Amino acid sequence: MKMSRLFGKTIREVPAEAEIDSHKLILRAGLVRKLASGIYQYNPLAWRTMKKIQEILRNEMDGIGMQEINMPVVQPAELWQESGRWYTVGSELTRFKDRGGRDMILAITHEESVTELVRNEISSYRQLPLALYQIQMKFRDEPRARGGLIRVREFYMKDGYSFHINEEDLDAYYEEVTQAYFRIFKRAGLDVISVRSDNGNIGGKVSHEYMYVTPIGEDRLILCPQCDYSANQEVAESKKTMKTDQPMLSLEKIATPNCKTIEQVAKYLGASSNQCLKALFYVSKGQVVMIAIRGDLELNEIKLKKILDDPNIRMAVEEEVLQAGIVAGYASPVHQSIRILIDESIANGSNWIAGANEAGFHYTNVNLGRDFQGEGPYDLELVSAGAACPNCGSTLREARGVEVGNIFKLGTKYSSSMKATFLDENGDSKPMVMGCYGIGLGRLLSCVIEEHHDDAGIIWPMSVAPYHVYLCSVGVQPEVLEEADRLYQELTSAGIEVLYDDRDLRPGFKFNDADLLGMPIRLVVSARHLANQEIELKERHKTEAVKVSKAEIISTLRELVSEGLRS
RNA sequence: CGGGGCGUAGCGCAGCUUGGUAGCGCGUUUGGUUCGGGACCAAAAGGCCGGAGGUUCGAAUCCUCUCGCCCCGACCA
Repeated sequence: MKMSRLFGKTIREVPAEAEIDSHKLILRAGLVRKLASGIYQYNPLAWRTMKKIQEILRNEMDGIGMQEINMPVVQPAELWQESGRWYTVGSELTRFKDRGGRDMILAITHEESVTELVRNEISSYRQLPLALYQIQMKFRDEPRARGGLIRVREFYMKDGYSFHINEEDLDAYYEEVTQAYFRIFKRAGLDVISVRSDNGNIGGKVSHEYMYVTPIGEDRLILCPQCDYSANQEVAESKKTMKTDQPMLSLEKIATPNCKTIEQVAKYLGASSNQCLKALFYVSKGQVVMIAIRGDLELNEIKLKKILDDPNIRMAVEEEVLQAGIVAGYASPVHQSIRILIDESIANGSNWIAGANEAGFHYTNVNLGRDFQGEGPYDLELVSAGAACPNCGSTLREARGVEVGNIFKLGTKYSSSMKATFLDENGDSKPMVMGCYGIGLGRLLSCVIEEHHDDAGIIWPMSVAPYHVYLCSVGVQPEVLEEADRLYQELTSAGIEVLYDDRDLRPGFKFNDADLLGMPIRLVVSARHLANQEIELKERHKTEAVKVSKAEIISTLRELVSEGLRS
């Protein structure tokens, strides 16, 4: 490709809207342009990278027996009413009516349509397992797009779906997909970790997210430095320290004037916050619920939602707490009549400090069973750095990550509601057991840049570089220009992907663009080296250039390209 | 949806406090000189100042409303 004809210009100044490096670079390099918040147009260079990512995805998906299909973005509402998600998904699902007044949606994902497709084609266990995938548009009307391509509203996703006769078969395939996913990210040049994750409203039981660990990530991860435990904070667990061997002391009421927070009480009584009992109030289904958790811990609302089976919980406002007969700041589960959930952290301890439900007073030596009761114990803790690993007890650490892929064991959520059944070998009708597997392409591209760049620009891994080689000439001597033209033809005929900077520009301009655009190999033709029948070659990730004789340039490039593709 | 910020030429910004009819740098076009890390000289094109109302003799500037965009949070298959 000749750069004089390439669509998409580089810009020197950083657009004001960009904060993170990959966002700045995709704009400066002219890879994409924004059409609206979270909606981007891809220019030729970026689209070539997208196609290379697609090649990797197709290769790996085909390799584990998935078949590529294509499903529509615009879908009738009935499918989504059938699965129930028409009613449970919020305004990120775009709804509209077609000219006939029929309710339609823009697909946020394709479980419904793939289930509809499969239920009409598959009827026997002999036809299973089956795995299908597509690379298709999704539109999610996110409340807030951010970070360039990191979080957008319209995006391409590779989404795969598998159908099995039972859980065991799904489990085995899930493992195959896991391995394929690690290969995909490695081939694209991105190191990722897999973490346990929440299923959100997609349903199912087990799921994992593939995380690119980076400070710009939106997700908080809980990682064990000793064993392989890793989880999204949304679902992370911890090992609770036990101290159950202490004898129960007798309950005492103590004056604690102006001690409304855990910190104030602990300080006033010379205790630490983990000896205190924290009471939190939420409203679920119109009712105030108290959650009792150790004073130094935070509550995980996602866990609470699941236990209460209510996605619409919210913290109670002070008025609601007062109406429930609770003294704000001095509340505790002792002698309380409202619904109480107990966290594991307090089930394992004894002789707590807790509110006396009377302004200005606390109890000491409060004990579960003797002084209060509640439902549970449940795991309600929002695990953070410093907690103990649930597997090995080591101190957990926190990191941030961008979710570049995820896999779910859906089970029979969609096959049951949408009646995707098959006849087993006994002639019994059963719902298919499903899994689903997604990777966002634009986000992956963005993360690759985030990982591979320097101050001057992008440093593409060979596997997803728009072109392997950037070629330019320096100087205006006719023989230099002719040699550059000739070399471009020669390399192109040899099947090497070359971006040829044939523009009539000064060298500094070309070199800066070469660094910004980030092709893995830069070739420079100049009078200086041409005199010795040599071409200058510089790898983008190295600081030094080398001279290569004209005769060996093709074999050298072939070697570098294949080496780059292997690593 | 809460909090903060921003909409002025393709991009980055100044002008707004204290109203007087729009400017700078880069980029673009033309001509010339240059040519190994974003050159120089000369000339030129390009903006109903996001939109709508209002105040005023007069609004980019003041007031009201609205739309869009970014950041933090909430939310997030």
